Parts: sequence; structure tokens; C-alpha cells
Amino acid sequence: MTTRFGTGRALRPTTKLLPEHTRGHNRSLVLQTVYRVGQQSRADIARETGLTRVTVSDLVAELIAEGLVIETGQREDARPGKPATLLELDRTAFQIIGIDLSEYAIFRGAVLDLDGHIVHRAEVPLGRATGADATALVIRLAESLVAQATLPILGLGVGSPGVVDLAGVVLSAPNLGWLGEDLQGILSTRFGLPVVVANDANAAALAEHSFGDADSDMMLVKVGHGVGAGLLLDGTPLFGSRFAAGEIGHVVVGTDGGLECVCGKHGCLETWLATPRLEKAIAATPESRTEILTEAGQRLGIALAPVVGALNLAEVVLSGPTELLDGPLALATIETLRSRTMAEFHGDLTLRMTTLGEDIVMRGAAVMVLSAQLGVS
Amino acid sequence: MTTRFGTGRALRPTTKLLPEHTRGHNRSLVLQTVYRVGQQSRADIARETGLTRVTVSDLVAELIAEGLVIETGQREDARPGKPATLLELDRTAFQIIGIDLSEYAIFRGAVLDLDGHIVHRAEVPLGRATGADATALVIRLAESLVAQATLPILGLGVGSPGVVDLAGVVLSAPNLGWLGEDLQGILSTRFGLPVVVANDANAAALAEHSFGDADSDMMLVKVGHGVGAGLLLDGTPLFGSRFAAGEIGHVVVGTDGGLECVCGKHGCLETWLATPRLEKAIAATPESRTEILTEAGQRLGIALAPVVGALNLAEVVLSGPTELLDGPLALATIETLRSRTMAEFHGDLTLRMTTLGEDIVMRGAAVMVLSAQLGVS
DNA sequence: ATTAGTTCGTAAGGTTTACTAACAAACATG
DNA sequence: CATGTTTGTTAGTAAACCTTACGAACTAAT
Repeated sequence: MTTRFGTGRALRPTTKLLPEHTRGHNRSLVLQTVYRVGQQSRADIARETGLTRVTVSDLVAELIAEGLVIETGQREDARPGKPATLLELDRTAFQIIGIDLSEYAIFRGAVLDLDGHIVHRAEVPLGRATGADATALVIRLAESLVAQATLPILGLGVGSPGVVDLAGVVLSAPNLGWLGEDLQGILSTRFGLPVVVANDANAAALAEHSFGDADSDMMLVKVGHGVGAGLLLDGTPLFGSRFAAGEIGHVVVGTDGGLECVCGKHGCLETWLATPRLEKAIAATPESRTEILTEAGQRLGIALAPVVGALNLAEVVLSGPTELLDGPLALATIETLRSRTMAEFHGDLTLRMTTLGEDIVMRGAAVMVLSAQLGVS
Repeated sequence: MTTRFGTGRALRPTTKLLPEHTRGHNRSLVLQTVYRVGQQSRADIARETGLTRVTVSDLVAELIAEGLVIETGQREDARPGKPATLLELDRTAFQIIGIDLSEYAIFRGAVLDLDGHIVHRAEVPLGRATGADATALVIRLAESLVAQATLPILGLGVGSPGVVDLAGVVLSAPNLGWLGEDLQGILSTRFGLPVVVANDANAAALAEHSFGDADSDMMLVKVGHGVGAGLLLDGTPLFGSRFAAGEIGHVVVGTDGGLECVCGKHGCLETWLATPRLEKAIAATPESRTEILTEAGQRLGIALAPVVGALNLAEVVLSGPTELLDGPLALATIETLRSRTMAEFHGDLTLRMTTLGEDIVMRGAAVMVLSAQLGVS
């Protein structure tokens, strides 16, 4: 008998595969090379993807018919042969709406183009709104963004704090008073658009991967009013058995006690790192600012070391207030990580700040839409 | 335009997909239901997979022609309609060879049937052999197993300690003196069989998933001369950016020092948990056996808590000497884990011993072969 | 007994998919 | 100006799954 799967590891197949799935896959493959590289001919794409020129032509025709791809003239090269017709993603075909619910007391959103650049911003103050009131505010923010879009909308992406399942239901977000809130369903029926709702840190990790040229295996730690993380393993976000992957804020760190946390335990990561705590501590004794931040960084390193070791991560990215994170804290974190893992031997471990600033969640939400609607990212 | 990918998360396509890939996928899908459920008709399989009866018939015919599947008579039910022809995996079609290189001073192997049951065992003492000598011993063990197989051999699976890449090259296994040893290549050319080589703890995790009905998200911690782990996320083994995922033995645990480790650091997980250390400590003060094991369990819990939290694991499985692990140690581990994570809120976290005993790695190696050759597990 | 209804497996034919082979168009080069 | 190269398209083929239809074999009701 023949060797069916060569030396590769076969996943257990769980759903049937039809010819049209093949088509969709290859369509995305073509669209992806157009999206990423740009200024390529059909023949270039055929060479890069391994598909034949014929098949690529067919798929490109479909994409042109849908208005996603356009021809942009001929290549200027002085080469023998028929000149190539260059293709580009039509960046004026669609816009995307990205919404970030992770900030304290404010909801922020933006209209983005297909490259993930922000075209227009909007925000609504949250105040103390929770539950249905908070949901209403999300809808209002989305309404204003939809109104400000100048092109057809590809979809609406939302990065929400808390635990979000694969269907976009916010299973639990204490700060917003949501418990089983079907945000994706609500927004989808309200706007008649494709909607993706996911955890804020997961969205941020995707953004860092797409726009901040992060590795395909990395962890993004988001420090703010709380502490959360998004994990990307082999380019795929990790969700976890109960969709709570990355919820490291209430992991106890160290074996020497610590302050009491809102969750009742002592020494949770949040008690060391959450920005209100850090700011309060620094305000109390400004002269020991460096010590406070160094200690916080060490605590983060202690908590992350087992994760970095177990997952063999090569990259950790920090997102949050630069003035707090990007200095003694980050230095202490990487030093602690290196001294507590085998990272030195198994290749370099890097830790850095995100390059995407405060827009990271909104842009990640846009990536989710791009990925879900076009298979591109 | 149409919504191409619904609400699902699309992976970034990276390779082209051809019609024959569709075929292979669906073939595995059918074989899988035969393998797992058994005593099913073509119509049953069609209903379960969503494929049509026609397609299933076609695929089954192919599998029968290859000798993998056989008809075993008609269903006895008193139902209206033409009686169903029942199908079964032909368990006498192939045998599998599984080899475990993770034991101290001994290599163990077995001939297994397609269900993963052990048909025949063999072992060779390792002594102090390293490098090429160790490789020669693996070959000798494999030779004796191949000779003892009574059926055609589907493939040869090996669980090796250390860091193993996706091509089955042992990048680093200090105890065996291997550095970049292409074990898969060597065995494959020597025996002319499909060979899969992977990390021992990863193999063990696969075995626990297939035979020990473990969750699809779980961590298997293997305690022996060293400490390692295998991670299964969504049913797929995690390899890590440098193929060193699960290497947690040299993660420092706690903030209060600890014994010096062979790696030079202080307080590595291995210094608390490795069986020689535990046995020596217990031998020194037998009356404080419980305290020693409890402390070790607490240390394990401290190290695992961030991983369990970050990955939202629902299940941790221990593999190793029962007399040490299955008692105060396991109790202390789970208690520490629960007290240091949010596991209480995000669904139950369970910790248990493996049910597969000492054969776990060999059986995991067999699962790797099944998965690679048949797409079944 | 006979009839009707159900279920199983197969056969025939259609659609979709990507492939190979061949070609015209358009260019550079000797 | 002939030759060779590259591009993109046309035409035809092979492989995959589908729908439709049918005979075989059974139960259950008349």
C-alpha cells in the first residue's frame, strides 16, 4: 500500500471536504499573495503558489469580478516576452470597522482600510454603564462608525475583554457586567454585516503578527486595568478548553504572599502589574519608582517563565502604557525570564513593546474580519 | 459578495490544495469512523460523515481493495429495509512497532496491533552507551521487533527524550549523547519502513488522548530521571518555535532558592521532582516521606499554575512511578493548582495519573504511526 | 398472500475542480 | 528580421463529489 501522508503529521479529519472547499482554499491562497506582495502578475502568483497559470487566471478572474482585485497596467521591466499584467488588491473595495472594548471607561473604534490603516476614529465614554447599557453603547459606537465609512463595509470586528467563545458570545466580562452576552449575534442582526467578536488580547496578538511582524509563536501580554494575554501558536490563536486561554491576571505569582486581590487570593499577577496599582505605588513613593517597576517586571517574569518554557516561545510582546512598561519593568522581565528558563540554549528569546500603540486591538479586530471574510491576514 | 468563510476563523492558507487532497482527507474520515466505532454499514458512515452513500461506497471499496477494511456479514436487527452490510477495520492487516527510548539505562519496544494493544515486547539494556552506540542499540531493538512481527508492518514509531524536530531528527538528547541525530532517516533507510520519531512526552500525550480518553486540551507531565511534558491543544501536539515545547524540567520554580541543578541554575523543577532526588531524600529521612512528596507536589503545582492558566487547560495527567506520584504528591499538586489559578471559575480542572502505565510511550509511538500512515487515531 | 413502505448499496450521468497541451500576443536579442 | 522567451488564454482531460434513479431485501399492514 502507498504511504498516504508521507512524513507529515496528519490531523484527525473531523469534517468532510468538498471540491468547493478546495476552490475556496486556493482562492484565498491567491488573494493572499496579492494582498501581501502586490504588483505581481498572474504568472508570478502561479510560480509562488505552485498552482498553474490557468488556474490562477481563473481564480483571479473571479476576484476581479467581485471587485477585490484590479489590474494596474503592465510591468515596465525590459525583459523578453510578453509584458506582465500587474495585479493589486483594490484597496478602495471595502473598509473594515474595528472596535476595542478593553479600555477603562471608554469604548474606542475606527474605520480601517484593507491594509489595516486607520481612516477614521470614534469613541464613546462608557461611564459606569454595564450589561444592556454597555451593549447599547457598543451599538451606538458601531452606528456612528458605519455612518462614517466611505466604502462598502467588509465586516465588523470587536475585541472584548473577558472570556469570548468561538461564536462571539461574551461568556463572562465582569467589568462590563456581561454574562453570556451574544454580542456577535446582536451586532450581526442589527447591522446585517459579518461580525467577529473575540477576546481583546487575542485580537492584539493577531495585530502584532500581521502588522508588527511578530513571530508565529508568541505571547502578547496586555497590561492595563487588568492583565491578560493572547497566545499565537503556529500563527493560530489559542482559545483553550473553556475559551479562557490567556487569562493570566489571577495566577498567583511567587511563594511569598503578596497583596490581596479582588478575586480573594493573594499575590495574583494583577496585584503586581495592573496600572492602577503601579501608579498608586509610584505616587506614594516617587523616589523608588525604579524599584517598584523592577519588582513588577520580575513578577511578570516569574509568572511567564513556565509558560515560555512549556510552549518554547521565542517572543513575548508587551502592550500597555509605555511610560510604565518600557523601561525597568521590561528589562527586569526579560532578565528574569532568561534566568529562569532554558531559553538561552534553545534559541533566543526576545521581549519587546508592541509597535502598534493604542490602536492594537482595533487593528487586530480588523485582522479577524480580513481573516474570516477573505482568508487573508 | 458572498461570505466565504461564515463565522469560522480561517487559517491563512499556505499551500495549494488539489482534488486528490480532498480524496485523501475524506478517505481518512471514513477510515476513522470505521476505526473508532466499528460494526457500521456504508449508510451509517454516510450519515455520520455527511458524505453521500455513493462516495462512501467508493471510498470503502478502495479501503477494502487495500485490505484495510473488511465486510463482516449483515446486521441482525429486525428493521425494515435491506439489511446492512457491516464493515470493520481488518485488525489482522498490519502491526505497528513502537519504541520507547525514555527509560533510564534501558530501551524498550513492542509489536502492537492496530488497536494499540501490545502483542509482543522486547528490550535492550542501554548501559552507558551514548552517541552512535546508542543508535546501534535502537537499530538492534528494532531488528528484533521486526523479526517478531507476525503481520506486515505499518510503520515504526519512536518516542525519544530530548528535542526532536518535525523530520524526526533528535536535535539534542544529552543523556543519549545525541546532537542532530537523524534517527528517522537512519531507521527509515535501514528498514525501508515508514518511521516517525518524536519527543517521548509528546508521544505519551497522544497515547493518553487516544487510549486513555483524555481531553483534547491537556498536558501530560512525565516524571522520571528528568521531568518533561507533552502538550495537546485542540487534539494537536504542540511543538514550539524550536521544537522544545514541554521542556519544563529546567524552569525555576518558586522565589526561595532551591538545590543546585546539573544545568547550573538553582531550584529547577527537576531538582524538586526527578525520581532519583525524591528517592534519595526519602531514603535519608523515611519518616518525612509525606512531607517530601507534598513539597514536591506543591512545587509542581507552582510551576504548572501559569501554564494551566495561560492555556486554560482542563486536564493534567501524570506519568511516572505510581508509588511516588499517586498520593501526597498528586494531592498537593492539584490543591496548589486550584489555589493559584482561576480554574475554579472557568470549569473544573482535573489531575490524574495515566491509566496506561509504563507502556504509554510505546503506545503513543504507535498512535503517531497510525496518524501519519492512515490519518487515524 | 399481497401490497406498500423502507433501507441499502450501486449505476449512470452531471458539475466542479485543477491539470496538461497548445497557441497567439508581445516583447528582447543577436 | 528571425529566434527565443514570457504571458495569458483556449481546449480538452482526469479526478472528485454530487444528484437521480433503481434493484434487492427486508418489515408491516391489508
